[in-house]
Amino acid sequence: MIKKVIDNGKKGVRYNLVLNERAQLVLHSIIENYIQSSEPIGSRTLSKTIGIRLSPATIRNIMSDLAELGYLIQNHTSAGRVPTDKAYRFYVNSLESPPSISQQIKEKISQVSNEQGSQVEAILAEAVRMLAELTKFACVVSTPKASVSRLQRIELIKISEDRILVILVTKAGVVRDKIIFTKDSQSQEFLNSVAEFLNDKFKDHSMQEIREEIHQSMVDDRNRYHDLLAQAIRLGKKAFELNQPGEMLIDGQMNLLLDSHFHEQSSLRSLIDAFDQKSAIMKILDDSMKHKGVHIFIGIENDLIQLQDCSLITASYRNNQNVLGSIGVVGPTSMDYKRIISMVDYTAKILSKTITEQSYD
Amino acid sequence: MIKKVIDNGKKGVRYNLVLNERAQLVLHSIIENYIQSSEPIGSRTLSKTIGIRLSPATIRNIMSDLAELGYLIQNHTSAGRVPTDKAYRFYVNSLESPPSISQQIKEKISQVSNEQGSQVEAILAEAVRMLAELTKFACVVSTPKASVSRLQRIELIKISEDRILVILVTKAGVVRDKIIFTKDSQSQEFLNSVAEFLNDKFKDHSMQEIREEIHQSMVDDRNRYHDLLAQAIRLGKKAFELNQPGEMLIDGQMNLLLDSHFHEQSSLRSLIDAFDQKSAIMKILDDSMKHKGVHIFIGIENDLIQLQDCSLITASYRNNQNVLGSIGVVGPTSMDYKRIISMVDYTAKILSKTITEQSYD
DNA sequence: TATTAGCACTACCCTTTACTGAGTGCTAAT
DNA sequence: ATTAGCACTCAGTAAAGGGTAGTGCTAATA
Repeated sequence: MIKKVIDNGKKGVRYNLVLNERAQLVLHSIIENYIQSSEPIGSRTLSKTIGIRLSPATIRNIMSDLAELGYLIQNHTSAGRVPTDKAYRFYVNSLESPPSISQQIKEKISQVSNEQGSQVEAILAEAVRMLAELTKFACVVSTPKASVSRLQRIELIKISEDRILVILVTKAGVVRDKIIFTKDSQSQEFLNSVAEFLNDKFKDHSMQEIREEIHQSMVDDRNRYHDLLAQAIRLGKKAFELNQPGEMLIDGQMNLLLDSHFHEQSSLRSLIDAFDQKSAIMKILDDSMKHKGVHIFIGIENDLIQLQDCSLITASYRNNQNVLGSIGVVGPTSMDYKRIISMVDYTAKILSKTITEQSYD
Repeated sequence: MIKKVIDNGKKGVRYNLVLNERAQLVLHSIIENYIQSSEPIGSRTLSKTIGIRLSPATIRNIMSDLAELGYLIQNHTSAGRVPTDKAYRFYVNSLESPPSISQQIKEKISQVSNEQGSQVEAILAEAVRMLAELTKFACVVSTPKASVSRLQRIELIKISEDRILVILVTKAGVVRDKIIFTKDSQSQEFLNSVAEFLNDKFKDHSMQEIREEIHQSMVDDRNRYHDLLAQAIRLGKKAFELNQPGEMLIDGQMNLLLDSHFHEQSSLRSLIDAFDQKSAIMKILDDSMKHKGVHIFIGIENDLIQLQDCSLITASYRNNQNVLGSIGVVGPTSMDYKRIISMVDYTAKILSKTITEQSYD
C-alpha cells in the first residue's frame, strides 16, 4: 500500500513516502508534547505550543492526515491524538546522534569509574544502578560473554582431597571461579604443572577456541599415553566447560512498576515475566553487541511480545580488543528519547573506558 | 495500664492480662478469616464460619471487647473488624512451632540442593528465588558474613606487573576474589611463599581475627627486618581488608508491588526505598542470626519505619561450625503465617544441610 | 446472668443521571 | 489554502439514591 502524504506544493492529497516539512514539524511537536505530558495532544493545545502560527483547524487537518498515515491514533473519537510506534521511529531517526548531554549528568555517570581497581562485575553493577537511578526506568547490562573472552590466566588450587578450585582470569579482567570434583586426588605440585601447561597452550585464546582445541585433543589418541597431558586435558575440559551462561544484571525494575504507563495489571505482569526469563532480553542485548553505537527498539519492533509496550535503548561496551557486552534501558515507548539515548551512549562510553583500563591487553 | 479481659466465670468485665478461651477462639477465627479474605470480618459472617454455635450478637460483644483491648480495629463505624499487629502477635505465639508443611512443598524446596557442586552464592540465589516463587512475597538472604568466616585457603596470583589476584576460600566454601595493586612487582615464586606463610599462620582463623593479628604484627617492630614476613604482612593487610561488606540477595520484590495490600503508592515507595538501602534489612537479618529457629517481626515491631506495614519471617542457616547468615520473607502483616513460617523454616534447614555438605569442616 | 433477637442506624459501594470540558469533523467564509 | 464557527462526542467528575453488610443498644429469653 502506498502511503499518503501532505504536500502543500500540489493540489489535494498526494501519495508518497515522505512528509512535507510542516507535517514533520507538527508530528515532531506532538511527540515532544506527549513525551512531556503523557496525555493525548489536541489541536488547540498544539497550536499554542508549536512555533509557527497555525490555527487549530489547520492542525486538525494535518493531524487527520498523519493519523491516516499511521503516525497517530485516537483512543476515542473526541480525544486528542497519541503518537504510534511509527511516529517514535520517525522521531528518533530525525534526532542528531548522539544527542547532547548536560555536564552535570556527565559528571554523575563518570562516578562509575571512580573506584579504582574494582572488579569488572562491580563496575557493571555500579553502571546499571547509576543508569537506573538517572533514567528512572529499568536497566540491564550483559556481562562479558565467556565464550568470546580470551584467557589471561588459569589457576588450579587444591582445596580438599576431592575438590579443585579453578580460577579463570580473562583478558578483560573478569575473574571466574569454579569448583570441580575429582575422584583421584592430585598433589598441588602436579596441579601447578597442569596449570602451567594450560597457560602456555591457551593464553590469549578465546574460551570458545579452547573448548574446541580440548575437544580435538581428546579425540587424538596419542595424548592418552602422556600422563600430564592426559590429565591436563581431562581437567581442562571440566574447567573450561561453559561455566557461566552469559549473565545479565538488572536494576530499577521497580521504577517500571511505579511508572504510570504500566499501571494496567496485564502489561505489568507480562513485563515481570520478561525480566524473570532473562533469556529474551539477553538476546536483544547480544544482538545489539554486533553493531556500533546506540540501538533503539521501539514497541512493536521488539520480537518479544511482552516488551511490545516498551522501548529499549542499548549500547555496547568494549575494551581495546573486543566488544564485551551491552547495556540498555527498558522504558515506555513514550520515553524521553533524547535524554535516555544520550545517557545510555555516555554510560557505555564510560564503561568502555573504565574496563579498558582494567584489561590486560 | 492494666488490660481488660473477657471472663465469663465472673461478673462483668474483668481486668487481667489474658483472654478467656472463647475470646481466644473468636480472635483466632477472625485472624484466619482475614488472612484468607483480606476483608474486614463482621459478626454475622464469623458466626457462620466459627466452629461453635454463637449468635452474631454475642460475637459482637466479644469483638467489641477485643477491639477495646487493642486486638481489633474498625476502619469506620459500620465496617467489620480487622486484626491489629497485636492480634497477629497473639496469633503467631499461639502457633505450634514450626507448623507442618506439605510433602509437595518440601520436595519443591529440596530442589535447591539438587545441583551438586554449586558455589555457595549460587545455592543462596536459588534458595531465595525458590522461596519468592513459593511465597509470592519478597525474599532476602544474607551471604555468609566475611568477618566470622574462617580461612580455608588463601592464594596469591600475579596476573600482571602491578596486579595480584587474591583468592580467599572460607571454610564454608565461599570463594572471594579481589585484585590488589602493588608498586613493586614480585615474582610468582615469592608470592607463593607469602601465600604459604599466610596459609600456615592463619588457616582456621576467622577473618576478623586475622585482621587483628595482622594489625598486631604491623605494630610489632621486629618484623620489619624480615623481608618475607614484612611483605606477607603488607600484602595480607590488603588481602584481608574488609573486601565485601556483608551482602544480601533479594528476589521477588515485584511480588510485593503486585500484592493488593501495597497498592497505595505511598507505602509502596517507602518499601522500595527500604529495599534499595539494604542496610536496614541487613540489620534485621543480622539480628536474627543470633538466635536459633524462626524469627517473626510483625508490623510496628520493625524498627524501620518503611517496614511497619510488613511482617518479616526470618531463619538462620549454618554449617557444622557456625551460623552463617539468614534467609527471610517480607510480606504484608496479614500474610498466611503458618504457610510462610513453615516454608522459611524448611528452606533454612535445606540450606544448612546443603551448605554443610559443601563446607570444609 | 449470659445469650440472643430485634431494631434503628451508619457508611461504604454501586449505579444512575446530569454536567462540564477538551476534543473532533464538517462547512462556509475569507 | 486557511480559518472561524458550529454541532457533536465522549471521558471524567460530582451528586443522588438504593442496596448491603455491618454496628450498638435494648429488651426478651433460657
